[in-house]
Formats: sequence, structure tokens, C-alpha cells
Amino acid sequence: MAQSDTVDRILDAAEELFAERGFSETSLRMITSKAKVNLAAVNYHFGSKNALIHAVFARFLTPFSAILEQAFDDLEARCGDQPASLNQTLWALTESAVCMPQRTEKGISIFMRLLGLAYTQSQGHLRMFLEQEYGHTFSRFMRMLKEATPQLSAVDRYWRIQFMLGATAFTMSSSDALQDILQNKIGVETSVQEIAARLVPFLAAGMQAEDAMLTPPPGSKVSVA
Amino acid sequence: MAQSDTVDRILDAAEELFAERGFSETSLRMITSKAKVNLAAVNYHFGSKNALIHAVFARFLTPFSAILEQAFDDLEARCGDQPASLNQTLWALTESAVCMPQRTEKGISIFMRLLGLAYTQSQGHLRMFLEQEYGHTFSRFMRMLKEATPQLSAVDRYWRIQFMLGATAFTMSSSDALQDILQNKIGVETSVQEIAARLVPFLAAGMQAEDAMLTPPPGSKVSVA
DNA sequence: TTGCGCTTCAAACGTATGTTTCAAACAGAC
DNA sequence: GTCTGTTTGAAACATACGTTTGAAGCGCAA
Repeated sequence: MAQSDTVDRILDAAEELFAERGFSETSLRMITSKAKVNLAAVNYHFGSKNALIHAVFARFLTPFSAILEQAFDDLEARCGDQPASLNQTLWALTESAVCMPQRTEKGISIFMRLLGLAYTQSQGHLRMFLEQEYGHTFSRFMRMLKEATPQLSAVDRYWRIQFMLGATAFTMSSSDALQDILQNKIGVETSVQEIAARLVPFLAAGMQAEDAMLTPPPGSKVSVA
Repeated sequence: MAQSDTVDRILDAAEELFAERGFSETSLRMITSKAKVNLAAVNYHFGSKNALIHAVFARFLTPFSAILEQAFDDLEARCGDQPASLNQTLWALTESAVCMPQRTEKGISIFMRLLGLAYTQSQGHLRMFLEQEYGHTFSRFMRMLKEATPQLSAVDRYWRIQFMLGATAFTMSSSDALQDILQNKIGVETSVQEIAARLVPFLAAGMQAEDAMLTPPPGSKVSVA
């Protein structure tokens, strides 16, 4: 019991509620009542709601970035002085996410959804926090992507990375929402491993698309520089 | 002057603020002070904040869906009884978005960002509204995608469409956010036409990725069903 | 001018939020 | 058992929100 139990219960409840409702739409009262702790406990243990948000991210991002750095180390060791391929790099990322020890069975989809929210909801304090804490790992990933796609121009690569991030963050972040809209409710599997196994080839193919396809069809009103 | 001026000023201000801050984070007081109208004007002219959100979407989505339906009509007429290709379908969508008459020069990126928010922020009332008003056009687009990718299984297609939506909505919606994080601040062009010209080939390539790539690299801890 | 819709305005309403307060309960060392 | 520092508890705080109110202002037909 004692301190850490309250802290963890708050973090668990906050993580889940943030993931399913967003940050602003989740009140401290929802969190504390779900966690069965007193309202004042959040401000006592974390200081503020924003600090709680940071703590929620830090709890899974810190071990994740450690695992990811290790995976990159391994990959680069295996590759010797050759740069890692795009497929290898993406899989290293994916496996690090999937294989991370999870608290619950839906831990990883909460994880992805929170990451998506971090980008989507324009919380300045969160972006600053994430960039400061985990910017190094992120930059390393970007550097590896660059070495894995030497054929792309800097501008092409920049945009295609945005597309990749978008497809990933968005897919993982719209847990139930999209499944409502695409009424094609075929029996959709929800395992994150399976989604990742479908997503990675999609991303790799997009990333390596031929520039030739850049040309719009004849008669198009869209001009390319 | 008179009525419609106030209504339009509210819509303009709301559109811009919603796009840059999200729905819950934008208060009626921000909107009315930006629009230089009285606070009560929103409830007088629209009835509620939710109804204002609907009106903002209806103002650009109604003409857009009309243009899009027309573009699909044209495309299907050109194709005769053949189904339209994936490239043609995606370009029809893109051109409809790009060529829509814009109120301001950043109109289309606001447009895209709002669409992204509509999916991302879990506003039940908005999803219901959009599905009810524009579900028909959306279903038609989905049908054309299906006919353009007969080689894909239903499940594969379902997920790849999610990836496409994600890459699109996310890219367009993270106007400044991502450009902060990817510090690679190469001189990035902002023209939506140019982004679209890069996005469509990315999407088409991802959509048509080989299933063979579905297999993770040897030694992977990720298993595929 | 008078009267009548429609629109604007300042002010208030009730509610919900994040945060603070301070006393009570608790745990462990002496 | 008593003291001390830490944690919990119920209540209140100030503020911000969406919404409502009722009077004032307006354009325009009679």
C-alpha cells in the first residue's frame, strides 16, 4: 500500500482515460474517481494536471526508448558498416513497441493512441516535454531512415516520413472511431501485432514509391513544381 | 451588413480557431471575440456550440461532396464499364479538394485539418452528423476503392484504407506541429498541391504493396496470423 | 411617427474545472 | 505511548465554460 499504490492507480486510470477521451476532455475528477483516490491526490503527488500528463508519457516512453535504442544498437551491430535497410529499421521500431512489457493486454494500443494524441492535440507543453526527453532517440531514428533511403531527395524523404508517421499514429489512435465509420464491419482483428504486420509493408512500399508516379494523369488541374 | 455578416464572421473565426486548437480547447468567447461579435450571437444564430461545429463542417463539406460526386461521375463516364484505376480514383479526390473554391489561401489546409480533427477527437455528435450527411459520398468512394483493388482481401483493403486516411488527415492536420518536431527544417514548401502530388504516389504504392512483404525478417518476434 | 420583427448587447445563470486549504489519519522511529 | 513527517480526506476556492435572459437598438412597412 502506501504512496506508490496511489500513484500507480492514478497513472493507470489517467492513461486509460486520456487514451479514450483525450486530455482536455478528461477531468481530474474522472481520473480520481476511476482510480478510487481523493481528488487532491493528483496535485499532491504530481503537482498539476499537465505534470500528470507528462508522468503518464514518461512511464511508458522511458522504457520504450531504452528498448528502442538497444534494438538500434543491435541492428547496427549486425549491419557492420553498412546502413540498415528500410525494412530492418521499421521492423526494429515495430518489434520494440510490440515486445515491450505490457501492464494490460490492451497496453500497446493505449500506448499508440497516446502517441497519436500527443501529435494531434496541440498541447504545447507536451510537445516541449517529449522533444526534450526523447528527442535524441527520435533524431537517431530519423538519421537511420535517411541512410536507408539514399535515393530520396531531402524534401521527398521529409514528406514521406510525415506520411508514415501519419498513417501510424492515426491508425493506432482511432481505435473505435474509424471502425464506426467504415461500416464494412468485417470481423476485424484487433491484435496490434497483426496491424503492425500490415502497416509496415504499406509504409515501406510508400516510402520507396517511384517518383515516376508523381505525375498526375493527363488533363489534371494539379501542377507539380 | 445585417444578419449574414455576423453569421459568416462567426463561421470564419470558428473555422480557423477549431483548426488550430481543436473543438474543446476553443471557447465561444474566443470565437466571438475574434469575430468581433457578441457572445450571445452564437447561441442566437446557431443554437449551440455543437450546432456551430456542424455548421462549420457543412459550409465546406456540402460543396465539396457535390464537386466530388461530379468528379466521380465524370471519371466513371470516361471509364465506361471498366472500373476506375486506383490512381484515377485518388486523383479525382485530390483534384476535387484542391480545386474547390477557397475563401482564403490557407483554406484547404484548414479544411484538411478539420477533417483530421473530426476523426481524431472523439466527438460522438460530429461523427453522427458527418455520417448522416455525407455517408453516401463516402460509401461511394469506398466502393470505387474496392473495385480499383480487386487483388486485395477485404481485410487487407480495410486496413490499407485506414492507413491512407491516416497519412492524409494527419499530414494535412499537423500544419505546424510536426514541422517543429522534425527539426530538419529544410526549406519546406507549403503548397497543398505539392503535398498532394507527393502524397498520392505514396498512397498508391502503399495500397498496392506486395503481400510478400508481409513477412517479418527472420528471427522476428512478431508473428503473422 | 408609430409599431413590429429581427438582431445585438451587457449581464447574469448554473455548472464544471484545476487547484488550494487545513484538519484528520497514518506509518515508523524513538 | 509519543512524536514526526508523510499521506489522505472533505470542503472550499477562484475561474472558465456554455447558455439564458431581458432590455435596447435597428430597419422598414403602415
